[in-house]
Amino acid sequence: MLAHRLKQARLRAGLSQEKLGKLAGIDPMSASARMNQYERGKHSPDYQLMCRVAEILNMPVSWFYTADDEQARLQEIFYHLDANTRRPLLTQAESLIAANPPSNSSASNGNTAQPTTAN
Amino acid sequence: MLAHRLKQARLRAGLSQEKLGKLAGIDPMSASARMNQYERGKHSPDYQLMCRVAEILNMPVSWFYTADDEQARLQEIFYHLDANTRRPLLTQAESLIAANPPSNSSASNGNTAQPTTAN
DNA sequence: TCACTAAGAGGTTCTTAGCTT
DNA sequence: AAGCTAAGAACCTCTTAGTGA
Repeated sequence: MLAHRLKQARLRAGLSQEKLGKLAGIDPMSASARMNQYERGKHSPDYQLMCRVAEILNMPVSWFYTADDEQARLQEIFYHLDANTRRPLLTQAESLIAANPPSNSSASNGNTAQPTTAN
Repeated sequence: MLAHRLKQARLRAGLSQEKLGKLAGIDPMSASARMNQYERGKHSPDYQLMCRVAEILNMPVSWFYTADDEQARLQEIFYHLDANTRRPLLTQAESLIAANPPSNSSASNGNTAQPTTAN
């Protein structure tokens, strides 16, 4: 996932792998190799570096960790809106979830606070 | 960030560190130590493991990589909405961003596709 | 039972030094 | 110029074994 989003955002910004790496503060000697390794999914960058990359590419960090395209798109939009414009979006989101039953918030495991028989 | 969100979501689900680790497929012998190291920010888990943890805690993975609380909240809500209910939210988002000028999408670096003088 | 930790074993990334397109 | 890679050095995580709340 991260690899794909990285390439997507870098190309949109019109930067080379090496240039992006340098801007993100990577040692210029290894910027090219490292960014290539990340973008091809050979190695994975730590979160701190991704925060700097995200800033440079003007995207929310979490976007790089998002698989679903619709979720990614919403994050991107929200990130680029100013505080006042964000408000109505959040408000609508809150009312939609209130009107729709998420059935149970901590689902998928049969945890109902039983005293844990054995484990 | 990840450390904090992990604790937040785990406590909400009413699971112990060890139990969550086991459910996520970690070797039962080291589940406790590892989850504790992640939650205290001592070490950081790889993305693949976080995907499994996210599923168990019924949250979108990207949520764990989100610093901003409003962004996190929006992601959480969107994730719990069904496809049909997501639609109007995305539509409003798209129209808000269309009405508001993000000034320039790939900002913050002076890149305007010049032939790159030197580097 | 749950949270937490030190420290060595084990596994990953980073750097270097290239080659290819 | 840009993309890409092997392989060892350097670094980080995982496991074990155990303490404290």
